[in-house]
Amino acid sequence: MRPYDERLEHLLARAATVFAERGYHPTTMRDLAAASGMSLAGMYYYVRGKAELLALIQERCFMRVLAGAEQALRAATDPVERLQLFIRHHVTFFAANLAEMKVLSHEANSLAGERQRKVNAIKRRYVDLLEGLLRDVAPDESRADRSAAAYALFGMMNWIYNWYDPAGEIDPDRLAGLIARIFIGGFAEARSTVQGG
Amino acid sequence: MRPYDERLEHLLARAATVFAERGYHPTTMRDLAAASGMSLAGMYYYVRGKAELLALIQERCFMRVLAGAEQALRAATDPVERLQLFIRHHVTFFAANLAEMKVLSHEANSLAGERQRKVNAIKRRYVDLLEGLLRDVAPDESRADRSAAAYALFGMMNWIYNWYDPAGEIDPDRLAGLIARIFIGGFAEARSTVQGG
DNA sequence: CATGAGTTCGAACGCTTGTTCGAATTCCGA
DNA sequence: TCGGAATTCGAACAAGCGTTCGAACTCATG
Repeated sequence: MRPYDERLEHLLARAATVFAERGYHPTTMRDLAAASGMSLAGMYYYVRGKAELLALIQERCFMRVLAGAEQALRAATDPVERLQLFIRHHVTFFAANLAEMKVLSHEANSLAGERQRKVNAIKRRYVDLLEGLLRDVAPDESRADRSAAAYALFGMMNWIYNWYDPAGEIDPDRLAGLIARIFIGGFAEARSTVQGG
Repeated sequence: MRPYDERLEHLLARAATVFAERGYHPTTMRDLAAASGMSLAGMYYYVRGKAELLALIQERCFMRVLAGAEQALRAATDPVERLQLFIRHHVTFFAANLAEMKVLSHEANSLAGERQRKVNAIKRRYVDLLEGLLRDVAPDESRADRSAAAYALFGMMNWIYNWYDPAGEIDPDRLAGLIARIFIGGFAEARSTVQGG
């Protein structure tokens, strides 16, 4: 990896943690300079500005979740099992990338124009993926209910950044299992035998 | 109601909708002046500053949810029924007060110092209330799992502001029923076989 | 009409913000 | 060792921010 790319990566990673801690808007470019070890002006050699920093963080992270989910789903064909895999992947990825995922969840409306549109396009694909899984799991359910259920599930999973403590007594796998149990038990109920994995 | 109180109420209501639409930090006092019909300086006759505006919105709204929940719970003694009442109240209140509740959920960390502490104290009471209900519903569950489940439920319910459209085809009551079904079906019932306890 | 408390607001202040720019420095192949 | 490209950064800028202040206005009451 070229030194240039390494430094950009470093900047993005530091920026993600600062955005996560302090929020995108209150964070100043001077904060990011201090956190990344660069000078204020130096960052502009790597990035067009503050908004591009946020956009890059969100796009890259979201693409990784999407790709990771698609790959995880290849491990099964049974609908309930696939839904379980989706949940497990999302939750463990969230826990393993807390800063980026918090920025993705909490700053979903902090971008504007073309940048916002680009991230929303990835989000659309990701939501569609889940809604497809729900269709296979609960085909009798109305479209509106399935859609609402999808957002309810995202709510359970994305709310994590508000309370989850990685150093606490509940590990990501267990949390994923709990959420999967709640959702599948309550929504996909009595359609297939469920087992934690 | 005295004209003074009426105007303060008006200011708080308008501020809540602007904070909800644009976010607390990007919103300027000039935005709030325009939205409330007051002059920039005029608002300072009613409020100490921007932070106090947010604090008042959050405190008042949170106290109303808490009181409303406590009252709603008086209608039943059966644990599962009480949990259902809690969920129904939270969701319908959320839908009926979208702006304030979005500000409460999304700007939970936008206050500092004493103001933050004051709101967090109400939140503590509200979370305790739900955890108590979960204790009655699932006494075998570990404390950590119950706590995580409580936050999962809050996630489903509070995430609403990210997607719920009051003009859409799903009404608040139906949404409350769906969320209650998911959570109660997955957490409170089917206590028997599933691993992870 | 005169009074004074209650209320409004134009104008300004001091500060912080994101961004820019050109000079200085570092890097590296020849 | 040299020279040009890549990289760094101190310093400054214009714009926008929250807040303040005192003068002006409103209006019920004497």
